[in-house]
Amino acid sequence: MVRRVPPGRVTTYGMIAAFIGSPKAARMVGWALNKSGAAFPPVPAHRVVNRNGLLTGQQFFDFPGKMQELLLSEGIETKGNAICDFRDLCWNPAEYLDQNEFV
DNA sequence: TAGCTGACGCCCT
DNA sequence: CAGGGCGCCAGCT
Repeated sequence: MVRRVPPGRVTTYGMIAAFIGSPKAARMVGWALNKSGAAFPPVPAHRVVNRNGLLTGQQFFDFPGKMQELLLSEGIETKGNAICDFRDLCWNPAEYLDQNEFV
């Protein structure tokens, strides 16, 4: 699912969990992303943030600042560990994806 | 087996 | 506006 997030947009752990059908299992999304480091095709984990637009997973990237770097390369600006225009950049899977693709 | 720990989120003090 | 409890559940002591 994370691979479907368009470049230049971001989504949240909670939205993914909700779309899957387990709104309260957002932690599992993070757990999965943690394991997705060496996955192929690559998973754009930098496009997933928490519900406040905070880059809570930045410590799990190669080096400090990598996540911001990846986001900036797609035109997404960050302030500290937060996404600047999170409200506008937030991409809700439920609006674009078909449930049936993920059963 | 029991307990702990998360890249979370919601609800209640 | 902080801080704490709880659900979630895979995987590791």
